[in-house]
Amino acid sequence: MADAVRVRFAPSPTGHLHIGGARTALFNYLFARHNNGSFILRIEDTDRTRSTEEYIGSILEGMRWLNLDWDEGPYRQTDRFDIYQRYAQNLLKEGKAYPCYCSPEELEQRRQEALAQGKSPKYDGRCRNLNSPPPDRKPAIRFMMPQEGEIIVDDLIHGKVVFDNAQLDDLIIMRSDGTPTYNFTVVVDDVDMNITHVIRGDDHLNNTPKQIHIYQSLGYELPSFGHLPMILGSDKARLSKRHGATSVIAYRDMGYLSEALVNYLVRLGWSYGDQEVFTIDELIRYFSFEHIGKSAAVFNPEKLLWLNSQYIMKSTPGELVDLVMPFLIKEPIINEGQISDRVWLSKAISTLQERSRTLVELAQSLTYYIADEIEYNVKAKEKFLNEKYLANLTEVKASLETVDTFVAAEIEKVFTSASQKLETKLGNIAQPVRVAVTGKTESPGIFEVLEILGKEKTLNRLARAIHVITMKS
RNA sequence: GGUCCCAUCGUCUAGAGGCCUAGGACGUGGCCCUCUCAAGGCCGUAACACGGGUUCGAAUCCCGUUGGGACUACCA
Repeated sequence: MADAVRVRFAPSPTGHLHIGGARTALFNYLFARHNNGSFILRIEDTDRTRSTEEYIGSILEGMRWLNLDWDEGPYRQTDRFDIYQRYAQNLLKEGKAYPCYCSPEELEQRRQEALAQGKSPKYDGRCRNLNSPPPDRKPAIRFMMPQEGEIIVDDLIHGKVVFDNAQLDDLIIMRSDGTPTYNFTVVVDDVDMNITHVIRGDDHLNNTPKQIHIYQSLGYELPSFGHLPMILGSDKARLSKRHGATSVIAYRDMGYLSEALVNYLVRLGWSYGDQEVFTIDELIRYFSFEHIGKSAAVFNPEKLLWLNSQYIMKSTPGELVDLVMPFLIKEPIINEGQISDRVWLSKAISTLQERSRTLVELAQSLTYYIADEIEYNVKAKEKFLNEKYLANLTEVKASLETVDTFVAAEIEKVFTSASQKLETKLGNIAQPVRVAVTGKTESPGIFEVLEILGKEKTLNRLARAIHVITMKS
């Protein structure tokens, strides 16, 4: 099993788990599972000023919600400083890295000058062969990049990409405060953790040649690289807060199912013929790099919403009871601890499944089933709770009072005969009743609604509606 | 500025030289169903960025142009 697949997702805890990161994690996960390999989670928190514990927690929460279970970790780079230190000292000893005494301020100034003159803001290598180091400064450590020749990145998605070594900078691998930097820690960790495939965003393609040189200096074999295309906002700019919600947790709170988000994310850049909806097992089975596109994808909330509605329809009412419960409590439509009858709630939910695109919508629609009193939508009330429909409501109420088995089929009979007796279309009876019991002009089939509501609530609401009309006139 | 990546309907994509008068999905328009709203069904709408090659033949291969993106930090 020496060549067992080992991949990793390595987020930086400088923000919540966002859409782009989640997709990178997902592709790593699918690749690992497809190959019976290992999926490793590593927190890249070497930037101590921007990393927070809160974000680490949030990222893990997002990963768990998406069901992207990892096999190892989370490792934290801040726990591994001694390892980087050791590798850096070795490079120093072997003359493959050197101390640099330039201060950040000096460096920044030279950068600006170079930029102003239209030159490349590359480090000039002035500390490469320093004879007399300034005594009072703590140096950073720079990696000695080859200055000529070219290097080829053989990418799983992009194929061979050629870079000119002269273009590469002597990058800092250890800061003057002794902490390591990104391009160094990734390599050390990927070596140390036996990562076989580095699957990450396109934005890292330019870093790859530098990292390859570090691998080679360290004397290690290269992993395979695969650079995923980016996710863009509607204006084709990199996806950010400006485009609306970007954190995975925000989608959970907006009532999306994690399976729907996963399904949506995977289709951003990956395809399997014409198939749009996949189970996670199918994704694992079908996943392959051959079907990953090269171009960036625009995040489209409309399609995500559609997928979510598909998943809500596919779910069983029983599953939805559990999923919608937190939203019912949050609204609040029911009080925490107030245990509703699950069977009854399932039945109510089953009427709403194909009418709810999110769990939030589902919870809100459930209100008129659960609440003691409903609120009338102003327009609905004006249009249907008036003199014109009074006789219809009164007739239906009177007939319903005589129904013993209060089920949809029996209720329908009442409506049909009322329609004949009053010589009016069914709609002229159903709509005012609908407003009377739900407060709105849209709802599931009225017979079903009344059955679920039960005889008592139905009659009470009809009575109230009749009362409202009578008072008005 | 330099380096690198990318380029099919508004959006996600199928397409690996002839199967393409370019297919599917979201959206959107119309119709059907119908107690409302949905769901569902049917029918539309809409794309190979541009210019050169290569080839009997190009959305597919090559070059250039244009456009977009990424990187260019003692961030990751």
